[in-house]
Amino acid sequence: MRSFGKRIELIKVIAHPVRIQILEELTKGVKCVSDFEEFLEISQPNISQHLSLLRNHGVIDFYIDGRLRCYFLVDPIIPDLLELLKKDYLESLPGPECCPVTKKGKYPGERRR
Amino acid sequence: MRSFGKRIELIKVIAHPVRIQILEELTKGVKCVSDFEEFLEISQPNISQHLSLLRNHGVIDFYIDGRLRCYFLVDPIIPDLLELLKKDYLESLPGPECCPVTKKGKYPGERRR
DNA sequence: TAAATATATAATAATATTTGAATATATTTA
DNA sequence: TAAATATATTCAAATATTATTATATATTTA
Repeated sequence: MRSFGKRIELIKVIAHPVRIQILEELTKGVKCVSDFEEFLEISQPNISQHLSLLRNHGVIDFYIDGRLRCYFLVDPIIPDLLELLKKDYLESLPGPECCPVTKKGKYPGERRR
Repeated sequence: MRSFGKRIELIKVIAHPVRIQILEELTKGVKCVSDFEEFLEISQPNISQHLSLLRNHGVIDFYIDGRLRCYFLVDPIIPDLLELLKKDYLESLPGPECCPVTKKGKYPGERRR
């Protein structure tokens, strides 16, 4: 299990459009680097760099198949996180009750937004 | 509703230890800036900067109470996200089935990790 | 109305992230 | 074994994020 601090680091690593795309693909199954080259519009070295970053943070792993590297998901938080990113939220959270709500919020006068 | 791209931006904004602490506190209720000063070990201007960033991304909002600014959560994804960050995951995801699993994975020879 | 309080803004410096270009490595095929 | 293929590594440049310092603004209190 990751510590809370490591979890924060983890989502920081994940919060990048290319890396999210990579992870989305990996939820569907194993992929090697040249598979990613087909739909990611970035250079091969850049793909490798993103994969290394994810690897170094224990998000993904790979096995070697001839000259291919076959990547797959390892961290079980990923599917949940991706699902959350797609979840529908129709409403904002309910606003706070009226005054005084903060510790120091004892001032007279109107509360304004 | 945020677009998927905006959601990625959102988690990027949230993925910072101070901002996570701020959001954790706000799930418990409204807080003004000087409330945050009590437990965040950073300068007041820096707190304001983090609050502005969250505000600019629609994560939080505030109302004005005298000379206080009372901040509160707006984006409903936040409680879910914070819960996810604390969730226990005991196992890694199951590894992939054996060879050949990638589109190009038709090479002979042993598969190695 | 002057001083005090609560908070924000702006400018800058320090640091981290991201990409691009060139090159290296390992494996397979001819 | 040389060439081709698949991928990684390294370094530098470009860009973005973060924290620091100084200062500004709005409101309240004396």
